[in-house]
Amino acid sequence: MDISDVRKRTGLSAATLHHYEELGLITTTGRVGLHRQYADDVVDVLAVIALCQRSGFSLHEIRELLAKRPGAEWKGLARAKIAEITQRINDLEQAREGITHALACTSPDIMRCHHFRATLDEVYP
Amino acid sequence: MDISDVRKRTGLSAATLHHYEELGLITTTGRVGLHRQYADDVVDVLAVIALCQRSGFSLHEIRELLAKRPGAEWKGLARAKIAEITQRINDLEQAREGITHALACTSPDIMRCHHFRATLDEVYP
DNA sequence: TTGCTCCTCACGTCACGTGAGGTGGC
DNA sequence: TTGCTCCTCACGTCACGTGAGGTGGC
Repeated sequence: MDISDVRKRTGLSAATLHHYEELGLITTTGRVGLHRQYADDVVDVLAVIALCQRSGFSLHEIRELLAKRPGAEWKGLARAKIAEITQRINDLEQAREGITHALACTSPDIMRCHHFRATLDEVYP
Repeated sequence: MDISDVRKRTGLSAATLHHYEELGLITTTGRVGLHRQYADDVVDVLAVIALCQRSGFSLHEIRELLAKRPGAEWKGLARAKIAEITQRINDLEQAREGITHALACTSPDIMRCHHFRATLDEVYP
């Protein structure tokens, strides 16, 4: 696969792919001229990277995870991340509720709305 | 309020508060010696900032939002963000499902698990 | 007087984006 | 031969964190 094929399949930029290669997350099978060539399964690796990034893993953490697979060690990291994800979903739902109310609110200034202020109090009690 | 009071109430670092001040998100009421002093309602502003950050607004966007309030203009931005938040919640739930399954999976290598690969296919179809 | 937290630069980090100038395949 | 995308630096961006060296209130 050429880099343009990978870009089309994933929507990732050349800079992103270069960056992942530099960090050792993906590899090339070689070059044709100066142009990088990739194995077909690079898309699977990129999908794992995307999935893990959404979960809040840093690229360095993802490198560790990929290296530890298929060992048992990464399961500890995974369990910790599930709790983090749940927390972040709760945060997002709280934020969405705050904005939704602010839109529906009839107060001239949201900062004077009791419902909105109640949401703020949850942020910094 | 002293900066240490603000730090205790919010858990934010001095560097963060300096950064917000530099961007014009918060202001001081003056100084005692070199030490910054804050009005009580700075905590409300910081709560709004935290809420908006969780929603995916950049600090520059938040500055615009705070400036436009209580005008009607910010409502357009808010509506767009609600859709984004919903998307990100879906992403997180997908990621959580992927990890949860990977933990429960009996396959020696997750990359060989059909259920996990089905999740990857959703990332880059 | 002794700590303590505060202060101001300045540079580092993370995950890339963005030109600047140049090479190679179709 | 003409474009086109690719290439390699190098520097920029965003939201801070982290010393380094110094000042001021309690």
